[in-house]
Amino acid sequence: MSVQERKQRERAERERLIVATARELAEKQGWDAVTTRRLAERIEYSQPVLYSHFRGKREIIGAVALEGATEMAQAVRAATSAADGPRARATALAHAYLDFAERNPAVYEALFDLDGGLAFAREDTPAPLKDAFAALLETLGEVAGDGVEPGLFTEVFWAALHGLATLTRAQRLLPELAERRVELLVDRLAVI
Amino acid sequence: MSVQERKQRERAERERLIVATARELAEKQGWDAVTTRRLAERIEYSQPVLYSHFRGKREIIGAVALEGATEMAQAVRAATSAADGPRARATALAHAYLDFAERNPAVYEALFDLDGGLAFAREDTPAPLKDAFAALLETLGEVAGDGVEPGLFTEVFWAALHGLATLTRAQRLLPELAERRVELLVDRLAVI
DNA sequence: CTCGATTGTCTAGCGGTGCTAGGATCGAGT
DNA sequence: ACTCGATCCTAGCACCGCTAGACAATCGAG
Repeated sequence: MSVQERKQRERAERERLIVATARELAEKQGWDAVTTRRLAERIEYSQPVLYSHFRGKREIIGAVALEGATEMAQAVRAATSAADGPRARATALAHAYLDFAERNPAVYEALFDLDGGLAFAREDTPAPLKDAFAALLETLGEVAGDGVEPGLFTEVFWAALHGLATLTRAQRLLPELAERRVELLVDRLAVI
Repeated sequence: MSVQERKQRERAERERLIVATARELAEKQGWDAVTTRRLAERIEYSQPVLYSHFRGKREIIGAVALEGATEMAQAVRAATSAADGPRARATALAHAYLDFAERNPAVYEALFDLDGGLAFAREDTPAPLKDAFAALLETLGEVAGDGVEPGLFTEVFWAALHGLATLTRAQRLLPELAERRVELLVDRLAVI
Protein backbone atom coordinates (compact mmCIF):
# COMPACT_ATOMS: atom_id res chain seq x y z
CA MET A 1 0.00 0.00 0.00
CA SER A 2 2.94 2.28 0.43
CA VAL A 3 3.22 2.96 -3.26
CA GLN A 4 -0.35 4.07 -3.49
CA GLU A 5 0.08 6.25 -0.47
CA ARG A 6 3.06 7.93 -1.99
CA LYS A 7 1.08 8.61 -5.14
CA GLN A 8 -1.76 10.05 -3.21
CA ARG A 9 0.64 12.25 -1.34
CA GLU A 10 2.23 13.46 -4.54
CA ARG A 11 -1.16 14.09 -6.01
CA ALA A 12 -2.24 16.14 -3.01
CA GLU A 13 1.02 18.03 -3.21
CA ARG A 14 0.41 18.85 -6.84
CA GLU A 15 -3.06 20.06 -6.02
CA ARG A 16 -1.63 22.43 -3.44
CA LEU A 17 0.84 23.59 -6.06
CA ILE A 18 -1.96 24.37 -8.48
CA VAL A 19 -3.88 26.42 -5.94
CA ALA A 20 -0.79 28.22 -4.72
CA THR A 21 0.31 29.01 -8.25
CA ALA A 22 -3.13 30.26 -9.23
CA ARG A 23 -3.17 32.49 -6.18
CA GLU A 24 0.28 33.84 -6.79
CA LEU A 25 -0.43 34.55 -10.42
CA ALA A 26 -3.72 36.23 -9.54
CA GLU A 27 -2.11 38.45 -6.93
CA LYS A 28 0.70 39.44 -9.24
CA GLN A 29 -1.15 39.96 -12.49
CA GLY A 30 -4.84 39.76 -11.70
CA TRP A 31 -7.31 36.95 -12.25
CA ASP A 32 -7.53 37.73 -15.94
CA ALA A 33 -3.98 36.52 -16.26
CA VAL A 34 -4.82 33.21 -14.65
CA THR A 35 -5.53 31.09 -17.68
CA THR A 36 -5.46 27.33 -17.71
CA ARG A 37 -2.60 27.38 -20.18
CA ARG A 38 -0.43 29.70 -18.13
CA LEU A 39 -1.27 27.86 -14.96
CA ALA A 40 -0.36 24.54 -16.54
CA GLU A 41 2.93 25.93 -17.78
CA ARG A 42 3.82 27.27 -14.34
CA ILE A 43 3.26 23.96 -12.62
CA GLU A 44 5.12 22.26 -15.46
CA TYR A 45 2.30 19.96 -16.45
CA SER A 46 -0.03 19.99 -19.39
CA GLN A 47 -3.42 21.64 -19.28
CA PRO A 48 -5.56 18.51 -18.87
CA VAL A 49 -3.83 17.72 -15.60
CA LEU A 50 -5.68 20.65 -14.05
CA TYR A 51 -8.94 18.98 -14.94
CA SER A 52 -7.97 15.81 -13.14
CA HIS A 53 -7.91 17.88 -9.94
CA PHE A 54 -10.68 20.38 -10.54
CA ARG A 55 -13.82 20.43 -12.64
CA GLY A 56 -12.76 23.67 -14.20
CA LYS A 57 -11.35 27.09 -13.61
CA ARG A 58 -14.19 28.10 -11.31
CA GLU A 59 -13.31 25.34 -8.93
CA ILE A 60 -9.70 26.47 -8.82
CA ILE A 61 -10.88 29.96 -7.93
CA GLY A 62 -13.09 28.38 -5.30
CA ALA A 63 -10.12 26.57 -3.81
CA VAL A 64 -8.19 29.81 -3.54
CA ALA A 65 -11.24 31.38 -1.94
CA LEU A 66 -11.49 28.68 0.70
CA GLU A 67 -7.83 29.05 1.52
CA GLY A 68 -8.41 32.77 1.85
CA ALA A 69 -11.40 32.32 4.12
CA THR A 70 -9.31 30.29 6.52
CA GLU A 71 -6.58 32.89 6.60
CA MET A 72 -9.03 35.70 6.98
CA ALA A 73 -10.72 34.05 9.96
CA GLN A 74 -7.29 33.59 11.47
CA ALA A 75 -6.33 37.20 10.88
CA VAL A 76 -9.55 38.46 12.40
CA ARG A 77 -9.25 36.25 15.47
CA ALA A 78 -5.65 37.19 16.00
CA ALA A 79 -6.46 40.88 15.85
CA THR A 80 -9.51 40.74 18.08
CA SER A 81 -7.94 38.55 20.71
CA ALA A 82 -5.19 41.10 21.13
CA ALA A 83 -7.62 43.92 21.90
CA ASP A 84 -9.17 44.89 25.21
CA GLY A 85 -12.87 45.52 25.48
CA PRO A 86 -15.71 45.06 22.99
CA ARG A 87 -15.26 48.35 21.28
CA ALA A 88 -11.52 47.95 20.75
CA ARG A 89 -12.18 44.47 19.45
CA ALA A 90 -14.69 45.75 16.92
CA THR A 91 -12.23 48.36 15.72
CA ALA A 92 -9.47 45.80 15.50
CA LEU A 93 -11.76 43.51 13.55
CA ALA A 94 -12.60 46.21 11.06
CA HIS A 95 -8.96 47.01 10.51
CA ALA A 96 -7.96 43.38 10.23
CA TYR A 97 -10.70 42.76 7.70
CA LEU A 98 -9.85 45.72 5.52
CA ASP A 99 -6.15 45.03 5.80
CA PHE A 100 -6.65 41.50 4.63
CA ALA A 101 -8.71 42.67 1.69
CA GLU A 102 -6.12 45.24 0.76
CA ARG A 103 -3.16 42.94 1.10
CA ASN A 104 -4.76 40.03 -0.70
CA PRO A 105 -6.95 41.65 -3.31
CA ALA A 106 -7.06 38.65 -5.60
CA VAL A 107 -7.96 36.29 -2.79
CA TYR A 108 -10.61 38.68 -1.59
CA GLU A 109 -11.97 38.90 -5.10
CA ALA A 110 -12.10 35.12 -5.33
CA LEU A 111 -13.98 34.99 -2.07
CA PHE A 112 -16.68 37.51 -2.70
CA ASP A 113 -16.65 38.96 -6.20
CA LEU A 114 -15.84 36.12 -8.53
CA ASP A 115 -18.14 33.20 -8.55
CA GLY A 116 -16.11 30.30 -7.29
CA GLY A 117 -19.21 28.18 -7.13
CA LEU A 118 -19.34 28.35 -3.35
CA ALA A 119 -22.52 28.34 -1.31
CA PHE A 120 -23.01 30.97 1.37
CA ALA A 121 -25.48 31.35 4.22
CA ARG A 122 -26.77 27.83 3.76
CA GLU A 123 -26.29 24.43 5.32
CA ASP A 124 -24.00 23.23 2.57
CA THR A 125 -21.72 26.20 2.95
CA PRO A 126 -18.13 24.96 3.21
CA ALA A 127 -16.73 24.94 6.73
CA PRO A 128 -14.04 27.59 6.18
CA LEU A 129 -16.68 30.08 5.06
CA LYS A 130 -18.91 29.33 7.99
CA ASP A 131 -15.96 29.71 10.27
CA ALA A 132 -14.96 33.05 8.79
CA PHE A 133 -18.44 34.33 9.44
CA ALA A 134 -18.27 32.85 12.91
CA ALA A 135 -15.05 34.73 13.53
CA LEU A 136 -16.84 37.97 12.74
CA LEU A 137 -19.81 37.01 14.85
CA GLU A 138 -17.72 36.22 17.92
CA THR A 139 -16.59 39.80 18.20
CA LEU A 140 -19.49 41.64 16.64
CA GLY A 141 -22.10 39.81 18.68
CA GLU A 142 -20.76 41.67 21.70
CA VAL A 143 -21.62 45.04 20.25
CA ALA A 144 -24.90 44.26 18.52
CA GLY A 145 -26.90 46.05 21.18
CA ASP A 146 -29.98 44.94 23.09
CA GLY A 147 -32.70 43.25 21.15
CA VAL A 148 -30.66 42.96 17.98
CA GLU A 149 -29.80 39.47 16.86
CA PRO A 150 -26.04 38.99 16.61
CA GLY A 151 -26.43 37.33 13.20
CA LEU A 152 -28.37 40.25 11.80
CA PHE A 153 -25.94 42.78 13.21
CA THR A 154 -22.98 40.84 11.88
CA GLU A 155 -24.46 40.73 8.39
CA VAL A 156 -24.90 44.50 8.37
CA PHE A 157 -21.46 45.22 9.78
CA TRP A 158 -19.91 42.76 7.39
CA ALA A 159 -21.74 44.28 4.43
CA ALA A 160 -20.41 47.69 5.40
CA LEU A 161 -16.87 46.37 5.59
CA HIS A 162 -17.31 44.58 2.31
CA GLY A 163 -18.56 47.75 0.70
CA LEU A 164 -15.59 49.69 1.98
CA ALA A 165 -13.20 46.98 0.85
CA THR A 166 -14.52 46.74 -2.69
CA LEU A 167 -15.10 50.43 -3.28
CA THR A 168 -11.65 51.17 -1.93
CA ARG A 169 -10.03 48.63 -4.19
CA ALA A 170 -11.92 49.96 -7.17
CA GLN A 171 -10.72 53.46 -6.25
CA ARG A 172 -14.21 54.80 -5.83
CA LEU A 173 -13.56 56.39 -2.43
CA LEU A 174 -11.24 59.15 -1.34
CA PRO A 175 -8.06 57.50 -0.05
CA GLU A 176 -7.35 60.15 2.54
CA LEU A 177 -10.58 59.42 4.40
CA ALA A 178 -9.89 55.71 4.85
CA GLU A 179 -9.11 55.83 8.54
CA ARG A 180 -11.97 58.12 9.42
CA ARG A 181 -14.42 55.95 7.55
CA VAL A 182 -13.54 53.05 9.81
CA GLU A 183 -13.83 55.18 12.92
CA LEU A 184 -17.21 56.48 11.88
CA LEU A 185 -18.47 53.04 11.00
CA VAL A 186 -17.49 51.49 14.31
CA ASP A 187 -18.68 54.53 16.25
CA ARG A 188 -22.13 54.43 14.78
CA LEU A 189 -22.79 50.75 14.28
CA ALA A 190 -21.35 49.29 17.45
CA VAL A 191 -23.27 49.79 20.69
CA ILE A 192 -20.86 50.74 23.49
CA MET B 1 -24.87 70.11 -44.77
CA SER B 2 -28.14 68.35 -44.32
CA VAL B 3 -26.76 65.06 -45.53
CA GLN B 4 -23.95 65.13 -43.03
CA GLU B 5 -26.34 66.03 -40.29
CA ARG B 6 -28.57 63.13 -41.16
CA LYS B 7 -25.57 60.82 -41.08
CA GLN B 8 -24.50 62.11 -37.72
CA ARG B 9 -28.00 61.61 -36.42
CA GLU B 10 -28.09 58.06 -37.69
CA ARG B 11 -24.73 57.38 -36.20
CA ALA B 12 -25.81 58.67 -32.81
CA GLU B 13 -28.96 56.60 -33.07
CA ARG B 14 -26.91 53.50 -33.80
CA GLU B 15 -24.71 54.18 -30.81
CA ARG B 16 -27.77 54.35 -28.57
CA LEU B 17 -28.91 51.10 -30.10
CA ILE B 18 -25.61 49.44 -29.25
CA VAL B 19 -25.75 50.54 -25.63
CA ALA B 20 -29.42 49.64 -25.25
CA THR B 21 -28.86 46.24 -26.80
CA ALA B 22 -25.84 45.53 -24.63
CA ARG B 23 -27.82 46.46 -21.56
CA GLU B 24 -30.80 44.38 -22.50
CA LEU B 25 -28.67 41.38 -23.29
CA ALA B 26 -26.76 41.77 -20.04
CA GLU B 27 -29.93 42.00 -17.96
CA LYS B 28 -31.47 39.00 -19.63
CA GLN B 29 -28.50 36.66 -19.83
CA GLY B 30 -25.72 38.23 -17.82
CA TRP B 31 -22.64 40.11 -18.96
CA ASP B 32 -20.91 36.91 -19.96
CA ALA B 33 -23.45 36.58 -22.74
CA VAL B 34 -22.61 40.02 -24.07
CA THR B 35 -20.03 39.17 -26.68
CA THR B 36 -19.09 41.44 -29.54
CA ARG B 37 -20.36 38.89 -32.03
CA ARG B 38 -23.76 38.52 -30.42
CA LEU B 39 -24.05 42.25 -29.94
CA ALA B 40 -23.19 42.86 -33.57
CA GLU B 41 -25.74 40.33 -34.70
CA ARG B 42 -28.46 41.91 -32.59
CA ILE B 43 -27.93 45.37 -34.00
CA GLU B 44 -27.69 43.83 -37.47
CA TYR B 45 -24.23 45.12 -38.22
CA SER B 46 -20.90 43.45 -38.41
CA GLN B 47 -18.53 43.30 -35.47
CA PRO B 48 -16.10 46.03 -36.58
CA VAL B 49 -18.91 48.59 -36.51
CA LEU B 50 -18.87 48.38 -32.73
CA TYR B 51 -15.27 49.47 -32.76
CA SER B 52 -16.09 52.57 -34.78
CA HIS B 53 -18.21 53.70 -31.82
CA PHE B 54 -16.26 52.35 -28.88
CA ARG B 55 -12.66 51.45 -28.27
CA GLY B 56 -13.67 48.03 -27.07
CA LYS B 57 -16.04 46.05 -24.94
CA ARG B 58 -14.99 47.85 -21.75
CA GLU B 59 -16.15 51.14 -23.16
CA ILE B 60 -19.53 49.69 -24.03
CA ILE B 61 -19.88 48.50 -20.45
CA GLY B 62 -18.85 51.97 -19.35
CA ALA B 63 -21.59 53.52 -21.49
CA VAL B 64 -24.18 51.26 -19.89
CA ALA B 65 -22.79 52.22 -16.50
CA LEU B 66 -23.15 55.93 -17.18
CA GLU B 67 -26.71 55.46 -18.33
CA GLY B 68 -27.34 53.53 -15.13
CA ALA B 69 -25.81 56.23 -12.96
CA THR B 70 -28.20 58.80 -14.38
CA GLU B 71 -31.20 56.60 -13.75
CA MET B 72 -30.04 55.73 -10.30
CA ALA B 73 -29.65 59.37 -9.33
CA GLN B 74 -33.11 59.96 -10.66
CA ALA B 75 -34.57 57.04 -8.70
CA VAL B 76 -32.91 58.18 -5.50
CA ARG B 77 -34.09 61.77 -5.89
CA ALA B 78 -37.61 60.69 -6.70
CA ALA B 79 -37.78 58.49 -3.63
CA THR B 80 -36.28 60.99 -1.23
CA SER B 81 -38.33 63.94 -2.41
CA ALA B 82 -41.48 62.00 -1.67
CA ALA B 83 -40.50 61.42 1.96
CA ASP B 84 -41.06 63.66 4.95
CA GLY B 85 -38.24 64.38 7.35
CA PRO B 86 -34.54 63.52 7.24
CA ARG B 87 -34.93 60.11 8.71
CA ALA B 88 -37.71 59.02 6.34
CA ARG B 89 -35.65 60.36 3.49
CA ALA B 90 -32.64 58.31 4.51
CA THR B 91 -34.77 55.19 4.70
CA ALA B 92 -36.33 55.93 1.34
CA LEU B 93 -32.90 56.45 -0.13
CA ALA B 94 -31.67 53.12 1.16
CA HIS B 95 -34.66 51.31 -0.28
CA ALA B 96 -34.45 53.12 -3.59
CA TYR B 97 -30.77 52.29 -3.87
CA LEU B 98 -31.19 48.62 -3.07
CA ASP B 99 -34.25 48.35 -5.27
CA PHE B 100 -32.38 49.80 -8.17
CA ALA B 101 -29.53 47.38 -7.65
CA GLU B 102 -31.91 44.46 -7.43
CA ARG B 103 -33.99 45.42 -10.41
CA ASN B 104 -31.04 46.27 -12.64
CA PRO B 105 -28.35 43.85 -11.57
CA ALA B 106 -26.41 44.01 -14.81
CA VAL B 107 -26.39 47.80 -14.82
CA TYR B 108 -25.34 47.84 -11.20
CA GLU B 109 -22.59 45.40 -11.98
CA ALA B 110 -21.42 47.59 -14.84
CA LEU B 111 -21.35 50.57 -12.52
CA PHE B 112 -19.41 49.18 -9.63
CA ASP B 113 -18.15 45.66 -10.16
CA LEU B 114 -16.99 45.44 -13.73
CA ASP B 115 -14.32 47.82 -14.76
CA GLY B 116 -15.89 50.03 -17.35
CA GLY B 117 -12.79 52.18 -17.34
CA LEU B 118 -14.53 54.96 -15.44
CA ALA B 119 -12.84 57.29 -12.98
CA PHE B 120 -14.39 57.85 -9.56
CA ALA B 121 -13.79 60.32 -6.77
CA ARG B 122 -11.58 62.47 -8.98
CA GLU B 123 -11.91 65.62 -11.03
CA ASP B 124 -12.15 63.74 -14.29
CA THR B 125 -15.00 61.63 -13.03
CA PRO B 126 -17.84 61.71 -15.59
CA ALA B 127 -20.70 64.02 -14.67
CA PRO B 128 -23.37 61.32 -14.26
CA LEU B 129 -21.25 59.59 -11.65
CA LYS B 130 -20.61 62.80 -9.76
CA ASP B 131 -24.29 63.56 -9.88
CA ALA B 132 -25.26 60.14 -8.58
CA PHE B 133 -22.97 60.67 -5.60
CA ALA B 134 -24.44 64.15 -5.20
CA ALA B 135 -27.92 62.66 -5.09
CA LEU B 136 -26.85 60.51 -2.18
CA LEU B 137 -25.14 63.40 -0.48
CA GLU B 138 -28.17 65.68 -0.66
CA THR B 139 -30.16 63.40 1.57
CA LEU B 140 -27.44 61.81 3.63
CA GLY B 141 -25.78 65.10 4.46
CA GLU B 142 -28.82 65.89 6.59
CA VAL B 143 -28.25 62.93 8.87
CA ALA B 144 -24.47 62.91 9.08
CA GLY B 145 -24.53 64.28 12.61
CA ASP B 146 -22.59 67.14 14.14
CA GLY B 147 -18.95 67.40 13.31
CA VAL B 148 -19.07 64.73 10.65
CA GLU B 149 -18.38 65.84 7.13
CA PRO B 150 -21.29 65.03 4.82
CA GLY B 151 -18.89 63.61 2.23
CA LEU B 152 -17.32 61.25 4.71
CA PHE B 153 -20.67 60.13 6.06
CA THR B 154 -22.03 59.60 2.56
CA GLU B 155 -19.07 57.45 1.62
CA VAL B 156 -19.64 55.21 4.63
CA PHE B 157 -23.39 54.97 4.14
CA TRP B 158 -22.91 54.32 0.47
CA ALA B 159 -20.33 51.62 1.13
CA ALA B 160 -22.76 49.90 3.48
CA LEU B 161 -25.49 50.00 0.85
CA HIS B 162 -23.09 48.76 -1.76
CA GLY B 163 -22.05 45.90 0.48
CA LEU B 164 -25.64 44.93 1.08
CA ALA B 165 -26.42 45.16 -2.62
CA THR B 166 -23.54 43.00 -3.77
CA LEU B 167 -23.68 40.43 -1.00
CA THR B 168 -27.41 40.12 -1.51
CA ARG B 169 -27.06 39.60 -5.22
CA ALA B 170 -24.35 37.02 -4.64
CA GLN B 171 -26.66 35.24 -2.20
CA ARG B 172 -24.27 35.59 0.67
CA LEU B 173 -26.84 37.00 3.11
CA LEU B 174 -30.02 35.52 4.55
CA PRO B 175 -32.89 36.71 2.33
CA GLU B 176 -35.43 36.83 5.16
CA LEU B 177 -33.42 39.47 7.02
CA ALA B 178 -33.30 41.93 4.15
CA GLU B 179 -35.78 44.42 5.52
CA ARG B 180 -34.37 44.38 9.03
CA ARG B 181 -30.86 44.93 7.73
CA VAL B 182 -31.98 48.19 6.16
CA GLU B 183 -33.78 49.27 9.31
CA LEU B 184 -30.78 48.53 11.45
CA LEU B 185 -28.43 50.30 9.08
CA VAL B 186 -30.46 53.50 8.97
CA ASP B 187 -31.17 53.36 12.69
CA ARG B 188 -27.54 53.17 13.61
CA LEU B 189 -25.83 55.24 10.95
CA ALA B 190 -28.20 58.15 10.60
CA VAL B 191 -28.28 60.73 13.40
CA ILE B 192 -31.97 61.52 13.99
C1' DC C 1 8.78 -13.42 -16.59
C1' DT C 2 5.23 -12.21 -19.61
C1' DC C 3 1.28 -10.05 -20.96
C1' DG C 4 -3.21 -7.70 -20.72
C1' DA C 5 -5.46 -4.04 -18.02
C1' DT C 6 -5.28 0.08 -15.73
C1' DT C 7 -3.59 4.54 -14.81
C1' DG C 8 -1.48 8.71 -15.92
C1' DT C 9 -0.14 12.18 -19.07
C1' DC C 10 0.29 14.41 -23.39
C1' DT C 11 -0.72 16.25 -28.13
C1' DA C 12 -4.00 18.12 -30.84
C1' DG C 13 -8.13 20.24 -31.62
C1' DC C 14 -13.06 22.22 -30.97
C1' DG C 15 -15.86 26.14 -30.59
C1' DG C 16 -15.70 30.27 -28.56
C1' DT C 17 -13.56 35.14 -27.28
C1' DG C 18 -11.93 40.36 -28.27
C1' DC C 19 -10.10 42.71 -31.77
C1' DT C 20 -8.17 44.29 -36.54
C1' DA C 21 -6.20 44.41 -41.40
C1' DG C 22 -7.51 44.94 -45.93
C1' DG C 23 -10.65 44.85 -49.66
C1' DA C 24 -15.30 45.94 -51.60
C1' DT C 25 -19.01 49.08 -52.10
C1' DC C 26 -21.45 53.15 -52.14
C1' DG C 27 -22.60 57.91 -52.57
C1' DA C 28 -21.33 62.99 -52.43
C1' DG C 29 -18.98 66.67 -54.71
C1' DT C 30 -16.65 68.24 -58.70
C1' DA D 1 -19.87 61.13 -65.32
C1' DC D 2 -16.22 60.28 -62.65
C1' DT D 3 -13.32 60.39 -58.71
C1' DC D 4 -12.35 59.61 -54.20
C1' DG D 5 -13.20 59.36 -49.43
C1' DA D 6 -16.24 57.35 -46.08
C1' DT D 7 -18.39 53.17 -44.61
C1' DC D 8 -18.90 48.52 -43.92
C1' DC D 9 -17.86 43.58 -44.29
C1' DT D 10 -15.13 39.29 -44.81
C1' DA D 11 -11.58 36.91 -43.07
C1' DG D 12 -8.37 36.07 -39.84
C1' DC D 13 -5.17 36.57 -35.61
C1' DA D 14 -4.02 35.09 -31.01
C1' DC D 15 -6.01 33.64 -27.20
C1' DC D 16 -9.60 31.40 -24.13
C1' DG D 17 -11.82 27.03 -21.40
C1' DC D 18 -12.20 22.52 -22.09
C1' DT D 19 -11.85 17.53 -23.99
C1' DA D 20 -11.11 13.34 -27.09
C1' DG D 21 -7.97 10.08 -28.17
C1' DA D 22 -3.17 8.41 -28.56
C1' DC D 23 0.55 6.91 -26.03
C1' DA D 24 3.59 5.35 -22.34
C1' DA D 25 4.30 3.66 -17.82
C1' DT D 26 2.91 0.73 -14.20
C1' DC D 27 0.46 -2.93 -12.04
C1' DG D 28 -1.50 -7.55 -11.15
C1' DA D 29 -2.46 -12.27 -12.77
C1' DG D 30 -0.97 -16.50 -14.75
